[in-house]
Amino acid sequence: MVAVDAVVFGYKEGQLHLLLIRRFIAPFQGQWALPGGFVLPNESLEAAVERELREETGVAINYLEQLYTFGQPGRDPRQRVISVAYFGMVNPDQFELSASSDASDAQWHNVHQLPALAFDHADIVQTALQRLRNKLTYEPIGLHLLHDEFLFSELEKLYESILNRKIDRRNFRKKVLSFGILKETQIRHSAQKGRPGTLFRFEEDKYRELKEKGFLFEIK
Amino acid sequence: MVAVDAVVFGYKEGQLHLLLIRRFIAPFQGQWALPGGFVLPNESLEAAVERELREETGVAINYLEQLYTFGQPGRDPRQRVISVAYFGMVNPDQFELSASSDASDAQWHNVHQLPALAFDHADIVQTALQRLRNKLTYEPIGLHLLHDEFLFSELEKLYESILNRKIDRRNFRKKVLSFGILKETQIRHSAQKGRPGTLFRFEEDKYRELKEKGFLFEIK
DNA sequence: CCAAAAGTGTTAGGATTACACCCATGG
DNA sequence: CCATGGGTGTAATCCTAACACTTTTGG
Repeated sequence: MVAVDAVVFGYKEGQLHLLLIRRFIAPFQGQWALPGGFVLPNESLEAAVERELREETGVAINYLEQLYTFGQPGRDPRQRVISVAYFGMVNPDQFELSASSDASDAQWHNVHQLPALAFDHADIVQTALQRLRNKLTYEPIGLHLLHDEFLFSELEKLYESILNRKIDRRNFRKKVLSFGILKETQIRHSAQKGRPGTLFRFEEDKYRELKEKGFLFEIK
Repeated sequence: MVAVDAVVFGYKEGQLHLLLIRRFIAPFQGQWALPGGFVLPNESLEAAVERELREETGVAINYLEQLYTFGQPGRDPRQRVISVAYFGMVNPDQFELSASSDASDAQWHNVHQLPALAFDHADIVQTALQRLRNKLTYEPIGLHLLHDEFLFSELEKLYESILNRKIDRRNFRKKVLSFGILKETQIRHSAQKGRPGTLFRFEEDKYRELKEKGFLFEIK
């Protein structure tokens, strides 16, 4: 039997969050788990992930890639299940949808305060976190966690909070802008206090084009 | 149904080679394919790969990691098969074993002159090649393709041939030696002509230790 | 003694890091 | 006018890239 599981990250209140659902049925009844389920005949793996996410959480995904396949015998106490885990991110504009949600009980959890998870889902989450932290340094995927228009300080705080270290504001801005994949808008935005900042927009097409040509994104 | 497939690289005669088997049965009868097969109940994915390699090629693997899971409906014309592909390397000391080999017809093929492959195996090979080329630059995995003791020039040629570009001999040696993961032996070795060179040995334990501490291997 | 491969050091340019003050706004 | 966060430049250091001649061996 083949299943898919989705590790979906969101970023809110300056912290990385993970989308979990509460299990209604045994095994691990009442525990939190990753959204996911069995792959239907004739359904691609990606379609299965998207379907399960829609059904279980109502979240529309913004970025999705395959993470790793977990196949240890015994990882599901009922029967042999091989699970293809995916790694996803949602833009916070979709947040409301899932916070409320339908029958199945889906919630965002701060990654630093996760409850006990069903099956080997804690391992899967660890694998995803490593992937996220690595990938942040060589692909601009962090941008999928922000709104379409964002302040530079938001991007910076996102990196600081996920990589868990201080980043020099000036050097970071210089570096990221030098890549030419962000477009400055004419809009200023003040976040309550202080001087309003410039909003930027990620030019994904431009990034893909540059990447084709051998350009490398890199944050040390 | 879940299968595993193995993309196993070997390096000989200055060229990267791929381990293929010839299919005896339909579909794709008579065509070349990756070693692999169905996962048995209660068998881990890694164990399945190792078993299939043993049975089909007699090769003992030196390095193995999961590559990607291919699950498009229709990739196997008979029935739905999801295949977890692995990526492996063998040390050329094991070469003889498989060159002759048992009943099933296993052979090394130069990656630049591959025959038509069964199923979607050509895609799997492309994915593996990309992974190899990337990984070569940030992990010292290329060393698994060489003998336990090797000349610096062999390592250099390996990089040149896989990355397909010239490498400056002096800078490369300086850089790699600066990592402190190679040990110079007292042995000199002459490759037919010219001045004999020093043999080096990869200190894998040391590498792991350094990696723990945050050290990064990197070849530009 | 010739051909082949090994071994080695220096310098210029580019990238990275460290670092502190002024600006615009809201209350 | 003050607190808060936004915006900016320079200098020192480190890393990278480019580059050519000498050494050792076998035939």
